Amino acid sequence: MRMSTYFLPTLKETPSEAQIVSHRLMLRAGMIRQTSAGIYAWLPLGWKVLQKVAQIVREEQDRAGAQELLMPTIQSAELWKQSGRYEAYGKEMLRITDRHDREMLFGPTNEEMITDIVKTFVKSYKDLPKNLYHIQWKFRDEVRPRFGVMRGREFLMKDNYSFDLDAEGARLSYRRMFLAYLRTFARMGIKAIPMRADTGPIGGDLSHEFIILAETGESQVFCDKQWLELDVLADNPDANGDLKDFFAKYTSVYAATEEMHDAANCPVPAEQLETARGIEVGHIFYFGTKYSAPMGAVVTGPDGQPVTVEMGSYGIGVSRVVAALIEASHDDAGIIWPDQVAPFKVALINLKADDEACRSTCDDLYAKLNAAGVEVIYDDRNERPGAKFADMDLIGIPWQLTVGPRGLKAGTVELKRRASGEKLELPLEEALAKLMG
RNA sequence: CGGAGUAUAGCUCAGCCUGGUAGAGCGCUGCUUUCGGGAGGCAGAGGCCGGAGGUUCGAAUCCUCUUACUCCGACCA
Repeated sequence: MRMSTYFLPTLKETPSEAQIVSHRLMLRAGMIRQTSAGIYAWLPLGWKVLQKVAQIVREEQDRAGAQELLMPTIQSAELWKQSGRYEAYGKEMLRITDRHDREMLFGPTNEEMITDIVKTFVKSYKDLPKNLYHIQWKFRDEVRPRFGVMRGREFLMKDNYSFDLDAEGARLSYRRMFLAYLRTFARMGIKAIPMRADTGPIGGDLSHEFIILAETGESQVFCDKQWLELDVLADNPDANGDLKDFFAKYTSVYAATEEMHDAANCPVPAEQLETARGIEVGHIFYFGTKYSAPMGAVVTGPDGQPVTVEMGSYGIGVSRVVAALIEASHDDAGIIWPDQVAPFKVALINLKADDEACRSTCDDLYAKLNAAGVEVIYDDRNERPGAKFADMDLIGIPWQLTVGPRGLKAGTVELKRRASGEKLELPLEEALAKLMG
């Protein structure tokens, strides 16, 4: 992508409404534009990152055996009356009326809808288990939206729902999702720690919140320092097994949110306890027949008798993850994207756009990187070097490849690693090989 | 939902107290400078001062209402 044509409205100054660093940087980096309180347009750069995050979520869901579908944003109130949540949900639910005066709503979640779909088609125990997910916009009419997309009213969420014949099966589904979540966040280059959670209005007896540690997190969390060492990708447990050992291992290491933490009875000695701020990016629940029973999601069991299906639901705040990633990875100059979710891998900077040697070298590098499938954003604008460096630091591209007249005379270009600030003067071919490797 | 604020140029803000026909910096356009971490110079475009009503000879400024947004709290799958 050439910056001369890219829609990337970066800001030098910080808009006054932004309080936390991710919100400030997302606005300054031209990722989002607020259109109403808690509602945002995702501009090209932000949308690109959002899709990268969603894609990792998707791959890990698929890997864990979940199947993607897509349910609508607008739902009928009828389903919610069946589950009893139409009244229970309160003002957070955005209720709307269509031209025929039918009661509709903008979905805050999809338990009712998915249960309705599944019960229509799933009639036999042979059809189970099933695990279905979608990545869709949700709306919750928060009284007080804040912190940009971290706590917006409209947000992108991956939510999935497991359906099993019995509690044992449902618990296996839960463990599979537990693993999928650990893998998902690990692949994004961040540490998300599962913490035993209050099951709240959803009910059920098995629930974990996945928390990313970041200084600006909304809540206080406590965990055993061992967590910082655990690496689920290295452990790589067998996803087709029963996952009991794995689950036991990862739930035995202490981790608790403020509400669940009891300082007086904490099993972890003080010197081994990490106290930090955390951002909730995922939440998983096993809740049995809470929805299947009132909505009649019943299958015929092996003995010919009806069985109410056991359910769980699992959410990841995809748009919130984008903000959380920034909270967890930035510096004074701007965002530092982990490689896996970076909107581009390489920032190609032409320091002197009207210099023929610089221009032809950059055009050539750009073509070669593109041909090799490397995502590159090419600053071919006629701007001053300082402005170019500042923009690239701000938008956090992992590698900056700088081409200037001074280096070209010596046959070298500069390769900078955004995260460490480390700079290398390399012969052109060597830099190219490093980026393509 | 309680409390507190803000609304003036694309952005950050001044002007309001003490009414007299709208300002700065950044950004934007053109020229210049030939430029390795948001440089400098010259010229320029851009605002019915959130909206409605009122007071007044005259309102960005004073009064009333209204809308939007922000902050603190409560709330928060």
